[in-house]
Amino acid sequence: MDQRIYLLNFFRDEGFIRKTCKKCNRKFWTLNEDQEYCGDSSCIEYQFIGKGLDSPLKTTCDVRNSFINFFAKRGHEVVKRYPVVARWREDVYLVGASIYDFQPWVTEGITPPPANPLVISQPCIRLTDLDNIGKTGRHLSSFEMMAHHAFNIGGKRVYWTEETVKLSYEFFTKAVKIPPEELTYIEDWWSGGGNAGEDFEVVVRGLELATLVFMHYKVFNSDKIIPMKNEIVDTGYGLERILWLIKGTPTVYDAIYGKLIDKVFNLIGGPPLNCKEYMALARFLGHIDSKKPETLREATRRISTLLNIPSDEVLSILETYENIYLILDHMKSVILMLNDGVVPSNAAVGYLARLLIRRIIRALMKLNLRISLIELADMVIAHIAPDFPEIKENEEVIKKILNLEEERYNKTLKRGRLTIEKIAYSLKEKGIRSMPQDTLIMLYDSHGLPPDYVKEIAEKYGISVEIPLDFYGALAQRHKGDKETKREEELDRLLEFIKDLPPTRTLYYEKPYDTQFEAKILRVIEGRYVILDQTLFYPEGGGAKADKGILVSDDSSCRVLDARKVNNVIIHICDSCPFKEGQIVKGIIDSERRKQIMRGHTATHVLLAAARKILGKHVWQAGASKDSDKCRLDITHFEKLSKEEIRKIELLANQIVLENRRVLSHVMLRTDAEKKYGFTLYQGGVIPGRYLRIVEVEGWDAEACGGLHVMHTGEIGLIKILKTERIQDGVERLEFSVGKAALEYVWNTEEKISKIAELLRTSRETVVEAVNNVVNRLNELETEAKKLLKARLIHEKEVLIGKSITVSSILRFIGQAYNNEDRRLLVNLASDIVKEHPDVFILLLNKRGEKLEYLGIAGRKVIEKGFNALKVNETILSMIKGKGGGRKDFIQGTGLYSGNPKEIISKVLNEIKRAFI
RNA sequence: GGGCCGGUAGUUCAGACUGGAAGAAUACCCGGUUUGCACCCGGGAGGUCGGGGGUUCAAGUCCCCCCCGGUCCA
Repeated sequence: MDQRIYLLNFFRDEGFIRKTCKKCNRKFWTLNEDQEYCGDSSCIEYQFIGKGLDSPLKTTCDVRNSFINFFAKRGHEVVKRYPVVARWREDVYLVGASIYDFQPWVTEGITPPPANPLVISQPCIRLTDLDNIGKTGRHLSSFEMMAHHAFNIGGKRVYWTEETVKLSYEFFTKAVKIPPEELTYIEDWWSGGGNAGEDFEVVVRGLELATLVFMHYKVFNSDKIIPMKNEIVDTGYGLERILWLIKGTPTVYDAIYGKLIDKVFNLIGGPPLNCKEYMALARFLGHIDSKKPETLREATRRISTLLNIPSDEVLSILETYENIYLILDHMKSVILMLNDGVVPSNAAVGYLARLLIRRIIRALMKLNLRISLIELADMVIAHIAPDFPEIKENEEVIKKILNLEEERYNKTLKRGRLTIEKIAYSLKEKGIRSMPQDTLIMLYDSHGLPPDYVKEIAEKYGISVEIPLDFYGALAQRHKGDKETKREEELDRLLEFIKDLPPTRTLYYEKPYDTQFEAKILRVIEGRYVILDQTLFYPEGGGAKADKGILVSDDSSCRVLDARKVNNVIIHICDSCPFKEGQIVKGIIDSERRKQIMRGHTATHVLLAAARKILGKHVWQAGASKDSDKCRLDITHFEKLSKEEIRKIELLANQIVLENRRVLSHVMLRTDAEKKYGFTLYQGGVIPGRYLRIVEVEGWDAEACGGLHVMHTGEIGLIKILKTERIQDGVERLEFSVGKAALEYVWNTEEKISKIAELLRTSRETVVEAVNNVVNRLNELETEAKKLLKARLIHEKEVLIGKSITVSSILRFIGQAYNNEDRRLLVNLASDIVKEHPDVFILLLNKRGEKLEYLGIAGRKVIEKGFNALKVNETILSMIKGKGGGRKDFIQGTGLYSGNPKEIISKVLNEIKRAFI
């Protein structure tokens, strides 16, 4: 940290004084000589509640416009907001700050910024402080970060500390009209997204309005920092905070949602407190931190004294406000996410959307507010539409998704209710009167049942539930053992051998239709990894499989099985390599295979765009793979594709093929490409670098893609969707074939029908009727067979009973030997007999070649008289070489026996006679 | 991507810990009673225990793999 960076000429010229906060010990700058505290909300109470500013800015739109205009007038280019889903990054799901838009490509200096300096108002989503939302009066899950950025990169100097602070000072005093003596600049340190730097927090009346970061360090392993050449001005002005200060409302939610909050309160019969009371207690909210329960207790105590209301009543009042704020706050975030194409799911960013949706539903339940998510969404959309007009376009899809999620959660809760009831019942049976903590955690973890819901239900059944304060901590503990995902890269060890080699020339981009080339062998590793100076072999990447083929010289050759790109060097994986380094060889690729993969790759783009047209703009590629016979495209979508939808997509895609559109590929600066095509470019995942290779199906689709494509869509031939499946919630997989492979699929299908027709001795035209007949006939026969079997069972039963030998007044014995009978049939037979004749012990033998199976069942009365079938077991096992077991009323076993089974029966009979007479 | 829970009759689920005869309720069919309907009584039918492999004399139950659904976490 460099202390000097805080000492600005600007402060000196304006008469600012540097002081130290009496509470937090941080240094701060102010014009006010008497100021003792830095003014952060943790050091002083809010000073602006009930005392708004006399500012010309009245709405969120006013604040945003004034900010943008202010900086535009001072040389900043206006940049349109980025989506809230950070598709250009692989380290985060959501945009949490304006600088996220430019990390890592711009901040690393890899690609130039879209403008410099620039001004932007970026909606951000942060889910790190969910538990504080609605409680503290200031936490939001989504907010707009207004920012001016200057990138002092590559020798270009825009502006740095002095200008940044001056601009902020002028914005606050001139545009927002904050009296200069109320502005405090606190010296602080900021770090995030792999970068760090000194910063000023701009604080007014206890509220932090902006952070001005001077980013010029890189962060490694989360603690080690090293200076970097680039100096980046990263500012963040909280749009909602500024509006809050201006309005002086009790909470930031009141400032944002205003009348909408009254409207929601009216649905539950009005707010629990009047305006004046609420205003009075609001300043205590700033100190609450859900992670520190004592802060809540303290605030409750003070409010209780202030309003003369018992503490538990205060708590319930606060909870009502909290839930109202939460549903509006969360709904706005969900709408922003869905609007930018998030599909709720059990995985990845979709899960975050689902989490928020479920929190809204829970809050509605707690408020006993019976409105649907659609109704709530309607209200919120109407309120934020002036800020985000594009939402109107997606409104239908957003509502449809919300409705599906609501139905789904209701199902989960209903199912959960049964589970809880069962658990409560079984606990009660065991005489346990309270719910073990493990069970509580299990119910949440495995069944998604929040502890307060469990409490509500279980207590109706007389099981007390205590929710531990650190519930979510205990949960984390349970997940601690989860493995970190790791991937093994076979080729990583080759890095060492190739680090001195130049990048391989990529002939496949230059001449994608060539099939032969000459190249020099640069290196051979372990006799099978071959590196050439140039190659036509396309390495595996972008979901496409690598080319196969051969390398030949005058007197020898080898097969290329696979090709991989490591850094910029392409490694050919061969079966063996007979060549020497320095030798010139000829490479020939399997051109049929290559063409099929090219067709598949272009078809993937065509299909994706078709799916977006048919299903909606929420459809994004979630993965893809292309092989010569079959391709896969995974897309995000909220429900199972219907047959009609699949047909429509297939038809539209083939339409584009028939139109024989041109397929163009060109390399562009990342920022230019983003400007021209938008973020739908990023379908195939993150592609690093300053330049993007754009593949454009003319007038239809443009994506950043490194793959090889055909030059006209007509070359694809038929696109045939083979099947679709749900690979996870919110992700559908389309399996399809193209060109010759599609034809082969059709052939195959035809062949199957022919085969069926042949087997049924009918024609292909009447095959369906024929199958139908066969199935019907089969059912009839099955019924018939069952009848016969039953008749036989009844008959056999009578035969056996007729053969019963009365051993004593309380015991009859039946012994019978069979050949190759079904074991289960015999068990049924025997069990039926003893059910009807409880005085019978029945022994059935079943000969299967060398083996003899046996089973014996004793009736109820026989057992009551002390009979033990296990004794019979011993007798039999002494005669045969085998094993067996069972219970005293049921035995079975098997073994090798070559003698006459009747001998076993008579021996057993004799034993029983001896014991029972 | 990882963890956890689940998949048994048309439906809702027991049975699984500790291997030994596949069950209950409900709906269904037939009969009886009653009859405006319901109820009630008796009987009947309904199952590849998600799939595959393994262990075992014996697997719904134990082990392994896979499929499907749910859920939590990153």
